[in-house]
Amino acid sequence: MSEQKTKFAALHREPAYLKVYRAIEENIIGGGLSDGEALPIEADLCEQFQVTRSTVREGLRLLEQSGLIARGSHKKFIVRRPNASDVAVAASRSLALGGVTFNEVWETLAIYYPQAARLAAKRLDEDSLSALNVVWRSLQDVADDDHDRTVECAVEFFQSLAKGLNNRVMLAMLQSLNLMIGESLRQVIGKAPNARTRILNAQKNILDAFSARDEDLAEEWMAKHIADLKRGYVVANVEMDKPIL
Amino acid sequence: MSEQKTKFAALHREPAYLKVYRAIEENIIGGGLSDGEALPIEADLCEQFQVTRSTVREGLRLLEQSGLIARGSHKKFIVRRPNASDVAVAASRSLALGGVTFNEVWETLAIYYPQAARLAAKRLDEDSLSALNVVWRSLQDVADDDHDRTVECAVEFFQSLAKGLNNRVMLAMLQSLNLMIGESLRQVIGKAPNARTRILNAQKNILDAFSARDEDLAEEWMAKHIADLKRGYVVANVEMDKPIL
DNA sequence: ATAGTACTATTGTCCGACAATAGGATTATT
DNA sequence: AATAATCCTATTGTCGGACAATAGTACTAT
Repeated sequence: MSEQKTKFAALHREPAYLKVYRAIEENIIGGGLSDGEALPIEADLCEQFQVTRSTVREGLRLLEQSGLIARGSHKKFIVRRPNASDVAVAASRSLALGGVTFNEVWETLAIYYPQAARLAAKRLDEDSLSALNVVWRSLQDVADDDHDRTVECAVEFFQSLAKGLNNRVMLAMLQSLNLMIGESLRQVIGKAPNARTRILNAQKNILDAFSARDEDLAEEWMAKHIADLKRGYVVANVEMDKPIL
Repeated sequence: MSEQKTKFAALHREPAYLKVYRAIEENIIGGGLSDGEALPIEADLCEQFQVTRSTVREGLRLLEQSGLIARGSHKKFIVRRPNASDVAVAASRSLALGGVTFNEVWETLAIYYPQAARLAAKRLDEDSLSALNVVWRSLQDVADDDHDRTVECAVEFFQSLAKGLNNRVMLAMLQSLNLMIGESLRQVIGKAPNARTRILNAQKNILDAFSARDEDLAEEWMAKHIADLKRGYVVANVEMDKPIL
């Protein structure tokens, strides 16, 4: 049987636990199970799918990891459509794990954030602006040598900005970048002199530009802020081609 | 015992399958298991972790879904560090699932891609340029009414561009966007007259700008291309506030 | 040497059992 | 009656053992 005329479809014999996963996934996507609703108990799922609990449970683990279900009260699972933050966390984790370098992260910041700042100047509403202000002021109160807190606040500034853009796609991407900013910043902040003051200054100018609705200025200062970030790496003597983790 | 003096840590009693997951994950991250290497067989894992197969298998399902292991030959699992494409696929899937709108996607394209085009004009090497050329020519050969193929080629152009930037962070983000471009384009292409011709034209101009290393021109044409994309939506009478799925 | 065959290692699935425990129902206490 | 202590039960987490299916391997016959 070397030559075969009719080719049959590669009949993918999936394990049953995958079918369980897909079935439930589809149900969630299709809206059969809406957000927040509790999943049927394992026994019922066994009944419905006609498989044993072990199999159902393996399917549940897939759903769990994919973020479509989460633990509600006690042990019950509730349906949960993944949101931008989940996406961001998973993405940045995988990227960091994949060994992306300081340079790759920085380059992306450099071409993305200044434009985001333009949009922010145009779009941020009063609430977002005041939220940013609060974050900025909290950075003001941080001690110069409290590196952890400095990083935290600096990143929080970017987070607030991202949220204020009111766009979930951007939010996911920017948040993902923010997590990586935090990761990389944490590793150099101790070695970069005046880090807090410089960040504080840059963010102040950005904030003012936002308030004034001056897109050009916002872009300009954001670009400077990002550039300064790189300067920090250089000063701290970080090899830009090294992985951030 | 209403008032308690000493508060104990909230001792998170994790299920064992989670511990298995974390242990193996850490081993992979830490480099104990390198990329492509085969995972120990289930029985061995049971032995090492002192749990039963059911438990190990649940942990494996978590690893599977998180993309850290994949099926190698036969049934064995091999370790696999997630790459940019995995990230992109997962991210765009989740976002689409989360109900992001045409507008959110388009806005992101609009502020991101023109800048990416600038970088491309500066950085793309000869191989990438010729790859882009190949993609462009293949779109040339597509029939005007072959919508599926048109979308495929149009997206492929963006994909090649993203790959050529040589930056995994950008790659992940742009790929993610590309998938959503494809998804949204697929839904309007039938209703947008001359879609193929217009895409062909825009991409030609972008390509020429790349070849000429003209960053300004590249940005300009890319911006036009993106703007035209939106025009397509409008012409096709798509409600921009509707989810792309 | 090749083709066919039997064997084996490993995964996928099933079954049945039991421990732990959150949450609800019930009872006791003031 | 309100609160606290207690029991009950539904559900998950884990166990151990069993067997079927099958890819890969060793072996055999021609």
